[in-house]
Amino acid sequence: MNMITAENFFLALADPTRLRCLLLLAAEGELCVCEFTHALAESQPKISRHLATLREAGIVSDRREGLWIHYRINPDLPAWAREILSTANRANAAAKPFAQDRKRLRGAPTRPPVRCCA
Amino acid sequence: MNMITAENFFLALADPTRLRCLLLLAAEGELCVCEFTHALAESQPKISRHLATLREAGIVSDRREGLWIHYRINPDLPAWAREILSTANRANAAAKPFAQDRKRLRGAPTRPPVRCCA
DNA sequence: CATGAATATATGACAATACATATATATGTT
DNA sequence: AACATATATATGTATTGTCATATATTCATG
Repeated sequence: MNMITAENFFLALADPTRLRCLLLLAAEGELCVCEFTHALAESQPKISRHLATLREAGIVSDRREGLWIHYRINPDLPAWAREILSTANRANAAAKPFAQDRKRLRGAPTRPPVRCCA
Repeated sequence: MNMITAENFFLALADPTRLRCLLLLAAEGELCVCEFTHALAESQPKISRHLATLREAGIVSDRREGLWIHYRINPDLPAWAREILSTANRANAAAKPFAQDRKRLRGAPTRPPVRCCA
């Protein structure tokens, strides 16, 4: 809601789980909570907590569609912040946790079209 | 020393004091500790501690010159990380704490050439 | 159409840990 | 000795993760 500051922005990126969620979003566009839990192989409450933090910070926005809730990078995020996210994603896509996250996302139940969860 | 990871990088940026130091460095190039303390108007141990954190993370490097120690953004920092720092600096240079930091830096004792400290 | 089960997500409470700050003191250089 | 910088310790505070439970939506069934 309120203008995002550099301080708040970088504070939000300072947690491994949140960073993984954001780079996954930067790479994939839009994901629902259960896709995050599959991709990161973390507990649902943990994912939900961190997504809430990102939402409250104004960095992601959510959209309900039936049972599940899709998160994406907030379209109203200032250009510099979006730029930083995509720079970070481009440069680290092949690196340690992030590549595996995307791989697990693909390997999960039935990913692309319907039935997002198991 | 060891390759910088996205996780460690963003962890280092997550503190207001460290972020101010880094954006000041991104704007000014090289500064000694007492210049930081003037510019940020923070205690010397506080500045020193945060600069040590940044040094240990490999984000800044230091250079001794007589009594004082100059810090700059580590030239060996990966390109993506330097890019993020300058993006953050460009976009936030006019914003709340950062503009004042640069102003105080200018207003300090005798800034540019010799006698870096009071 | 009311009810209840099943699914997806959120949240409250708690314990454990990590972090930042202040004060005091140490180190190293001239 | 004087100056610039670094570090140690203690302490308060914030963040994180987990477990259990709550909310919300859909669907099936009587």
